[in-house]
Amino acid sequence: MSKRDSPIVAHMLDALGEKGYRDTAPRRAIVQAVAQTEKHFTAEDLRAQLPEVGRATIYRSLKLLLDAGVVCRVLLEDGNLHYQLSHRGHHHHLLCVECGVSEDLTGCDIEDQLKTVAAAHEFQVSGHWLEIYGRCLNCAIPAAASL
Amino acid sequence: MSKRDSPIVAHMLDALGEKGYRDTAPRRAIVQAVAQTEKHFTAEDLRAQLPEVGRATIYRSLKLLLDAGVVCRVLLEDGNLHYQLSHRGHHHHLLCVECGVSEDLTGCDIEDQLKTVAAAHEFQVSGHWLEIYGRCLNCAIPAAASL
DNA sequence: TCACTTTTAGATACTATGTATCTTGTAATT
DNA sequence: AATTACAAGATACATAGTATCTAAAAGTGA
Repeated sequence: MSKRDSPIVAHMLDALGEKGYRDTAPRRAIVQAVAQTEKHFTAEDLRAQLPEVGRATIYRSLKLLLDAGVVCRVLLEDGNLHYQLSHRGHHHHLLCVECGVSEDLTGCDIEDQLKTVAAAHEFQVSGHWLEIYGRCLNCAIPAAASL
Repeated sequence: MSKRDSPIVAHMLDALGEKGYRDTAPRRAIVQAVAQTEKHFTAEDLRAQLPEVGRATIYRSLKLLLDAGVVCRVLLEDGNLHYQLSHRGHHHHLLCVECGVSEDLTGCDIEDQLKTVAAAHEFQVSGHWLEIYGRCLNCAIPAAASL
């Protein structure tokens, strides 16, 4: 892990290291590209940014980053799955349908509510997936103004 | 719409008709197959069941059924999207990770809670996607017994 | 530092899921 | 029954991802 790496890049490389994955040039390139990307992206987006990295390596590395918890998947409203830089651990997204920006929602307090609802169906909850769609502050204001 | 159709099949064909889609033999076959399927399924599952129907027709018809609201998509825990017979309108699923059975959760009362949380982020909510994973009654009991 | 072992990269082929296009067939309509 | 619009099926293409194989590079210990 080089001293010139940004904290976020360093953290991502550390996370890979903790999982026993080696520190290689293609992985650094991918990690740096991911760290610089503010919106959600697809594997092919990454590939366009990193033409020198092989396709399989991109897909494999994304899987490792998912596994290490530094990248997560976001479900778009149309059902497409994209990737995104992630906080570790369980969280949800506020996803702007205009600009694609996403905010993380940590502190998921719907768990209890889900358990209550599910109990009524005699269902034992082990997990959930929640995405929230709408407009961020920047996108909501112009939309309101043009009405 | 034939008198021999089950109520569910009849309802599905009606829904297609209301959208202006024609009543054709392949669509009937697909609708009947979907109506008989209790779990979520993929387009390829359907295709295996209906080898006489063209591949493109299966995919196209699924899209129509989605559009007509009689079929919905379910997000599996691994990120795969499957199809499933659906209630019309907004609802969520309790998805059994053991047997794949899913129960619909109508009456989505998390809406208000989401709006409150999102307001704190200055985010204007327009929709959400929620899947709940766990074990149904049948699958939870054997699991508990074997501990 | 060199040799050794293990992991990784890249190329490539393959699978899964879906869309676009084009020609022929068929429902609905007159 | 003739017309017309829509749908079916074949096929090619697009997108997302996995599997396999060989070569290269990373980590390890002498």
